[in-house]
Formats: sequence, C-alpha cells, structure tokens
Amino acid sequence: MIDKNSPIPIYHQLEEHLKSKIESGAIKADEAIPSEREYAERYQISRMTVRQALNNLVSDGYLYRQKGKGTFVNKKKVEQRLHGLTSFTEDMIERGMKPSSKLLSFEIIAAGAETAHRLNIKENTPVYEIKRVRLADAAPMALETTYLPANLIKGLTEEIINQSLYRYIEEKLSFTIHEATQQIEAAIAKDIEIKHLQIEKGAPILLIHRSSFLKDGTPFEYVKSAYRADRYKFIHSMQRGK
Amino acid sequence: MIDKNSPIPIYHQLEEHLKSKIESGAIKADEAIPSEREYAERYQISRMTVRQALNNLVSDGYLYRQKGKGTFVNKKKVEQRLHGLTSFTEDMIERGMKPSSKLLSFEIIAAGAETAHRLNIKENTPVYEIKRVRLADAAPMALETTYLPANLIKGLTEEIINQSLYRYIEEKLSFTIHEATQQIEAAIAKDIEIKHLQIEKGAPILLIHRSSFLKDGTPFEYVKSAYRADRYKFIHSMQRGK
DNA sequence: CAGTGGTCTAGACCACCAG
DNA sequence: TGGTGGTCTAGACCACTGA
Repeated sequence: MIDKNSPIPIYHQLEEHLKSKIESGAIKADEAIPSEREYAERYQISRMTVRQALNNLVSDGYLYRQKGKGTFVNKKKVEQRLHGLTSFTEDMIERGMKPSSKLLSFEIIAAGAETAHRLNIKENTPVYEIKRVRLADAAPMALETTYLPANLIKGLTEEIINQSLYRYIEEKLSFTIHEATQQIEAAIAKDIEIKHLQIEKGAPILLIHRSSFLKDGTPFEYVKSAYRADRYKFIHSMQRGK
Repeated sequence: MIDKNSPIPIYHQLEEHLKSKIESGAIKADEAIPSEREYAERYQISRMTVRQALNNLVSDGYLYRQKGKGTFVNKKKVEQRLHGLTSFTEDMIERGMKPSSKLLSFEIIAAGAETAHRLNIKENTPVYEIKRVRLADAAPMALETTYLPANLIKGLTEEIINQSLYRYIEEKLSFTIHEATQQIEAAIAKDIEIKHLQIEKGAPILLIHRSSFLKDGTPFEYVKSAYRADRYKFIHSMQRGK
C-alpha cells in the first residue's frame, strides 16, 4: 500500500490511496476515516506525514475535521459544468461540435524570452512546443501553439496530446489545474493563419493568449491561438467585485 | 514579535506578521523573504512551525516557493486581479488610462427583437438607447451602444451617464449588480466604426456584446461595443470547474 | 560548495469530545 | 478517562540552485 522506497512522497501515496477509496465510495459521506495515529501505526510512518496527506485532502474538499472526534468524508462534489477553464476539446464538445486536431509539429525546444517569462522559467529551459490546427466538425477552427515546461509536464507523447492533455495532467500527473488568464484581441490573419485556417486574405481572427496555472500557482501552459472569426465567438461570464 | 505564551498559535502569529508586511509593501513583489531556517532561528521556533505559516500564505496566494532558491512574495492581488465585471470607466482606470466619452445620442426607443430578447422584456417596451464614443486618454477606444429597460433603470439623465451609470444603479437605485455574460469576436471595421474610431478601412475590431444581470437574475443592460484592436486587449481569468 | 525548500521522524503537550 | 485533532519541537536526509 505504502512504499517507503518509492520516489513518490509517502504523503502523496496516502493521499491517492484515500482519494480512490473516497471516490469509489468505499468510505461514504460523513463516515469517519481511521485516526491519524492509526494510519501512522498501520503504515509505520510519522503522524506528521499522515497529517500532510490529510491536510491536502481537507483543502481539496475531500475531508473535513472535527476536533476531538475525528476526520470525516465530505459529500461528493456536485458535478460541475465546465463553464470555466476548459481545453479546446472540452470547449468544442460543449458547443456541440466534434473536435479534432492536425499535428503540425511536436518537439522540445529551448524556451525563448516570452515563453520563459510566461512559464516563470529561465530562458533556454527545455519546453515542449506543440503546433496544431484545431478542427471542429472537421473544418479548421484555430491555429494553436502550446508551450509546456518539459521539467514539469513529463512524459508527453503524441498519443497523449492527441487524446487529452488536460486529462493527462490531472489524472496521470495528479496536478490540479486551477486557473488561467487570457488576453483576447482582434487582428488580421497573417499568411500562416490564412494557409492553415483556409481563410481569405484580410480576414479577421481572434487571438487568444492563455497562461494556465496549477493550484500552487505554478504556470504549466502557455497557449497562443488564432481562431477563425467567422466560426468562433469567445463566450464567458464574470462577476461584480471579483 | 512572536509571543510563545499567547493562546494564538505561533504559526498564526507569524502568518499575520508576514501578511501585514506584504500588504504594506515592506516586502515587494518577487522579493525573497528570509529562509525558513532563518525565521526558525530568529524567533526560536521550529522550522516545521515556520513552514506551517508559510504553507498557509502560499495557499492563500501571498507567497510562492522555488526549490533551492527561496520563498518569494507574489504580486499584489489587485495587480494580478482577474478583471471582474467592470464598467468602461472602471476598466480604463484600472489600465491606467483616463476615460471620457462623447455622447452621440441618448433617447428612449421601442425595444427591437434582439434587445427585447437580451433584456428579457417584450418587444416595443421602452428602453434607453445610449450611443457613445468611448475615449481613453482623449483618443477613441470604442464605439458603444447601451440598452437599458426604461421601466427598471429609472430617471436616467445625460448627467448620470456622463458620470457613472454603474454607480447610479448601485448607489441611487440600490440594485446589486451581480454578473454579466459576454460574447467576444473579431471583425473588420464597418464604415460607422471607421469614422468614429478614426481607423483605416480593413482594420480589425474587437466586438463585445454584454448582457448584465442583477443579483435576482434580472437583466438590466445590453451593451454592444466595438473596440479598436490596436488599442485594446480583453483580459480576464477563469477557473477550472467553475 | 553552502543555502534553499521538500520530505520525514519520533516524540510531546494541549483542548476537545464522548462514554 | 481515553481517544481525537491541533500545535510544536529538534533534529535528519534529499534534490535543487547559484556562485
């Protein structure tokens, strides 16, 4: 269950173990989990290590504590709609279209100044650079370049990015994608966009630059996209005072 | 500074101390704070206790860590602030520009189909229609048409809209502005936009359509704006699962 | 190399809760 | 009273950073 010799931290192993128990329903909502001291004893680890695991699960909303009583499983998170931060794939599905991609290039390069700044890494640090034409219902929708720090998002393959990068990051790498900031502007298509998006010279495009962050604030993605203005509107909502 | 005999936990005292230092600007953004070991030594407390304080500040977004380097102060929340729902006036001020307006027309008309739908009222219901050129630092920034249901937003005058419509709604009418949804797209400027925004034929513009709602869900505003693409980028942030 | 944050230990005392 | 979570200690080794 817990492998002390694993390069994966013990608290993280315990976290994942508990998370799967909770998600599978093996422990029901409002049921107590074993005490911190019992976990420490059972796995022969320090109680502080157990606490580190439980702390993370509490702040992620899986557990809640009660002084003098114990630690309990929270009610299942209501399934939330993806109105917020979504990948291209999720976005198109939400719009009722069928997403696909044509990979133009996929390589590891040295980060340039802009990319390094956006990803909060040093210049010339290795980053994945992924260039794709994004299609919706088999027609070009956007020309997109994604940069990912190679030291953070490890083990990327063409296979993975053809499936779902966000799912890989969340499920396989166990990172929590938290938020993104975007800059959206209008421009006239350049030659490369005219070519890949199959639009006319002088056609308008919607440029979206996105920086995405994990829960701890680490930037993990920088995406530059050019969307066909005749096919894509960016839709979002915002709240007063936030 | 740190009172070990206080009933307030040490980590919490350290947290508050650091928070006030950060908020007062005594430690600037991206500056390193003293190391965990130094705090432990300085206040004669355990490093784990220091870590507990820093962990909380990291998860609250005040600090970020870099392995092998140190712990640093994050940009102020207002600076990194995800632009919430703001008026043009508030938006420009936040961008460090001086907003002004040139009123083109201001009248009560019968709502057309699109406007009626957006404002959830019947067609031909009276609405204010306000057409303005929005200026930033005295240069044209956007051409904007605002529709407001006359039966809801009462007593509008030129005076008021030249000052602050949102403040009037919030303070004088005592409504709570809650949220808005926007559609953002790119287009080529039409003649009327070319004229009022003083841009060239074929220039790109950013079209923003906004529907705004009060806390009870009542739509109170429908705005169609055309921003000069060379002067304006729309910036926002969004969160995963929201 | 010395210094940093990341992880971990094996204890300790406290306040709180239930039987 | 015994068990729980909350706080805290005084160390330890690791990987990573920069000089």
